[in-house]
Amino acid sequence: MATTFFLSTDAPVGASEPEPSGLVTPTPAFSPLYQQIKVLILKSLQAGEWKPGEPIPSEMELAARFRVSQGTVRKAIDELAAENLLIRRQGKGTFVATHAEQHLQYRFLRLMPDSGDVTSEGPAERRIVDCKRLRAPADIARPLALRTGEAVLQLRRVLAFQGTPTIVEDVWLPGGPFKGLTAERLAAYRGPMYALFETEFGVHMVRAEEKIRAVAADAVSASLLRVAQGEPLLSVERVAYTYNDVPMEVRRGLYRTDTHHYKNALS
Amino acid sequence: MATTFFLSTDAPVGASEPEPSGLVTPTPAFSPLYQQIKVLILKSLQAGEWKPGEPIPSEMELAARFRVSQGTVRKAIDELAAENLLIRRQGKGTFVATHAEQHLQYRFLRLMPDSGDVTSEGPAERRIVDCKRLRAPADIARPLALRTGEAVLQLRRVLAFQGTPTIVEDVWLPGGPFKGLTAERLAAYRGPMYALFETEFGVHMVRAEEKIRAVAADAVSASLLRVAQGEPLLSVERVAYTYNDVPMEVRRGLYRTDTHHYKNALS
DNA sequence: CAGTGGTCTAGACCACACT
DNA sequence: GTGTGGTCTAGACCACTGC
Repeated sequence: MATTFFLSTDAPVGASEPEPSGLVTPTPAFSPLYQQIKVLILKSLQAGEWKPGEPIPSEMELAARFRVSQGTVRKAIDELAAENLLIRRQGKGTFVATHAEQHLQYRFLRLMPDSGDVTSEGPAERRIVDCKRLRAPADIARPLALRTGEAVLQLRRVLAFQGTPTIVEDVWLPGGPFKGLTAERLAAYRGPMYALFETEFGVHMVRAEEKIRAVAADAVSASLLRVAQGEPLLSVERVAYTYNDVPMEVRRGLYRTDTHHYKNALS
Repeated sequence: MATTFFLSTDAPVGASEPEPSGLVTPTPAFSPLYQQIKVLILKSLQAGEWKPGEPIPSEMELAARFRVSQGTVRKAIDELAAENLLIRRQGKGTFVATHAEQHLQYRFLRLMPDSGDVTSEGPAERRIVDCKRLRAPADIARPLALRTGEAVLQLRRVLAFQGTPTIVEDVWLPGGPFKGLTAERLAAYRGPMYALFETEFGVHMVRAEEKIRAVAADAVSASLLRVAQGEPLLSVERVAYTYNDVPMEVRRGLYRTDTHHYKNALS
């Protein structure tokens, strides 16, 4: 493998001169070479040419493929690594980021125990409460870039830490990419949900945006989280995106924050 | 100005050879040259050699000063710019970041109106409720790296958007660096509080960490924010740091989130 | 126009991982 | 040892700003 390159960017067969690439800015806006390379790498990632966890070709190989210097692909990779799409490992290679790895396991979960760190309380116990197929209401369809009424999957689950139910969340997924997802498959899977999305559905979540509010517990949430109705809870509304800012998940979580807090770094 | 360099890093007077710098890794851990340059620039920033808003010397000048190539100082500056300590402006120079600028004005305020953006509701109305000098209780002293009982300033203020009081926050500052801060000076100042800290006290906040919880409004907060007692509010505990991770502020804010939300990006 | 940061190249050498 | 990413250099040229 890895010898059959995709076509559109390959140089003409007889090309021999290491001329500074056949990539040229069309006309209006100036775009540096390394940005164009970045887009090409992104396309390969999106097309699944290299899967999460796998190594991408070495800098030298990519430089040869794109007919640019190593420094130029280096800069492209640097940016992709800064965006957490790629991971560089000195002496080994550059790898496609994945949620299946120990270190990046709960990259998007910002709830921390008030004392101690994440590891101190062990893995969360997960319970799938519900999983059904339905027509997307307008407020779910819009952020998923679907039309109202298109098929979506909705699932609800509860996460407990050391026996205390702490998070209840509803997740909405577009029906197409996630066709075949069931409560059973979710329950059977060991590891983060986003890792399952990668391995079973080829969907890698790259980034997300959250809107956070304080709300009063309604009857259902209160009973699931075993708190009094009206108790303050953290409401976390997330939209998660794959490559190229394609939205792939809407999630609304309610967090108990009596023994945990949402941690955020500003800079 | 800008011809008198600081001493410890200047090369010996008679040096003529452009040898690859006099900076050498002491012994145990390997530290690349550009990291050492980064530390030196950081020291100059901390020492106030260049003030917020001012330009730092050009890459060429710094390269000459440190006896390294332009590419090496470039990489150092790149990292500092990525950390929002410096701002690069093509054709103009590299500048020390400041909270006094329009674009970076409310860099640390993540509360957004549910509809529209920050600019749509105009500037917040600010009201200083209280400002007093007191001995630091243990839970304030610790994060400020002070001893319990040392002098701190505490101030409380209310921020209102379009007439609706939305944020009430208590701020604690170390008494030393902020000696002379009064409610009057705060009230008189136009612009963000962190901009005042820079110009009046030479303290530039570089980063911060926040712990977010949902809490019920107590009597005092409820009346200040004009909500019912027990209403859910977002509690935001912030510790803010200057250069070199020196803590300089503890802040506890209570946010109404009925028309606003706390926005966060995950990646 | 000169000066700034930004891009691109080419080559040398270093640190690290595997085998 | 070989191959990977990481550092450092030197020089050329480009894009942007302001005089």
